[in-house]
Amino acid sequence: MGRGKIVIRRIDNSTSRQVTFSKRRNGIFKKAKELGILCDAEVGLVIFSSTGRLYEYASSSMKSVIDRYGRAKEEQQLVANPNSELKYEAKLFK
Amino acid sequence: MGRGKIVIRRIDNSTSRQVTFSKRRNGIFKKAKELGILCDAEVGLVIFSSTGRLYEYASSSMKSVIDRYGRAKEEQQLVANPNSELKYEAKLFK
DNA sequence: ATTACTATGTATAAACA
DNA sequence: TTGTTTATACATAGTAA
Repeated sequence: MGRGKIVIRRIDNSTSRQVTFSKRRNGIFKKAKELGILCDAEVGLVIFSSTGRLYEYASSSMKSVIDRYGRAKEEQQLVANPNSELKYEAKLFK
Repeated sequence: MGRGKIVIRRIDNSTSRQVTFSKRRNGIFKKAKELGILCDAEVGLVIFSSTGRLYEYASSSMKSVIDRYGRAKEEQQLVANPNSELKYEAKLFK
């Protein structure tokens, strides 16, 4: 999206990579905010730059998102493998 | 981006909201992937729809992202409040 | 490291299949 | 509802400051 079409591969030049990172990071954060508002969704976005710096956005709070994520993954586990909800002893004697 | 300009506020009509959610969710996931590749960044994106369904993307793994996030936040704490790295007892007698 | 410009590529709103 | 179409709005690559 710009003066020329680009191929999606790692940008070798570190200055260009940094500039692109800044621009696209702003863009994706904007998109994340819009999605949360327009669609009434809870959104959490974590980005570590190649230099290791953390950037984050959460429509609620990151703690809320991560906690909810953990609970949702547990539920997925239960759906995928219903027996796992039984305690170890219960399974032994099932 | 489309036939008409829109205001960023919750979409009342639930069918429209769902359609917009699908389209924009695809869009933001694509952006997240591109950012990770182009800029050599580690990216984690978690989205809960208004119906509570989880959608996720991580350039590495979500566990890696969340763990790294936790460590980065700890570091931020230490930078913001250097004394907190001292143990409680040490602080008492500082 | 940001910011500005702007031509061009992309995402998507609305409509409809 | 789930996918096309397409006109339009938006994001951004290249560049310079």
